[in-house]
Amino acid sequence: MKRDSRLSGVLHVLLHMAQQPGPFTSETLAKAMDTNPVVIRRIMAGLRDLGYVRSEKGHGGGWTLACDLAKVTLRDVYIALGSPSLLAIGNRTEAPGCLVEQSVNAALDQAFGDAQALLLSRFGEVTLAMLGDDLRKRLGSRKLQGMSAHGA
Amino acid sequence: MKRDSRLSGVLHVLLHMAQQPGPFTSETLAKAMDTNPVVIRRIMAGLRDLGYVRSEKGHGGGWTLACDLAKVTLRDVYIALGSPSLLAIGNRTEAPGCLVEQSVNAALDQAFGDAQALLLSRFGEVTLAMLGDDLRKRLGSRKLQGMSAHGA
DNA sequence: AAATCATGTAACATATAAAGTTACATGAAA
DNA sequence: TTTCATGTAACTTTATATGTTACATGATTT
Repeated sequence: MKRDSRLSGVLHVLLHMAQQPGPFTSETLAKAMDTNPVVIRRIMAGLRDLGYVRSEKGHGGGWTLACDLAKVTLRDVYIALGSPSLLAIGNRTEAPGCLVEQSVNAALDQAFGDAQALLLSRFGEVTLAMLGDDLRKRLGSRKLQGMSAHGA
Repeated sequence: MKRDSRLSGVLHVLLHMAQQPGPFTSETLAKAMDTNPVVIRRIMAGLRDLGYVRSEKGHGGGWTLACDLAKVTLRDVYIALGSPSLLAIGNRTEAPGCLVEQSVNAALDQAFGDAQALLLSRFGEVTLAMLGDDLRKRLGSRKLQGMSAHGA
């Protein structure tokens, strides 16, 4: 199955935005992400609706951060994306009449639930500000070598 | 993304087989699972290769359990399926040159790794025998009402 | 007011992987 | 030798993320 990378993508965008004042057009961000502007608008829509970012039309428009990075966690961002399913495996059918299926589902659901809860919990422990700090560290050691954020 | 239900499916098959002596043809199992015989053969192939089940051709042939159910865990079955990916979400790109992406990936990978490890650990704690016990309990309470394993 | 710029969004195309299906080869039992 | 059952390749279908095109909406500049 193809893995959903929207969370990774939108975090990437947010971190880029945190490095310098905005606003940023979808086209600019798309270039940095090597993707299409429409994809940017798509993954940002939920964040905008929840007020984490703002978008402006017209000249000088684009995307702007509108939240305290220290107060927004990866969990918040994940939820803004619509809480897409976290697990690649699941039960064959829901609401099975077959007792065998019920036994199997009960066992698997327990494990699935634990894993999902753990993931969400971990996401909740990491703020965008922490990601920014980590990035600054990496940038710091690169700067000594005169390289940019996108340098190879 | 479409969820991979092969683990759920193959466990369902094994539990059905544990309820009565075999052998079972792929067609019989497929009917109980409401799917295609080829799908059964496909998900059983790994188990056969690892010796958990046997398959025989010709008249009176079919699938037979060939392991101690108390010694095979959901983890073993999962591995027999080829250890398909557990998570539906992932990083945008691997081996990114972009430092921003490195920061994002580092944060996410930590959480992903923890969740995968937890899932595998939980799988390792559950044996097929335990699933069978659970099923027998469910069957027991149904029998009092004169219903079969597939009764609605 | 008109031209330009940028988002918003629908519609369609592409890519990937699971699941389902068909066809046929292989081999065992009646 | 016929029948049955697995083994497997090849193809189709389905679902979903991702990519793309087209155009409407609205803000800014001239």
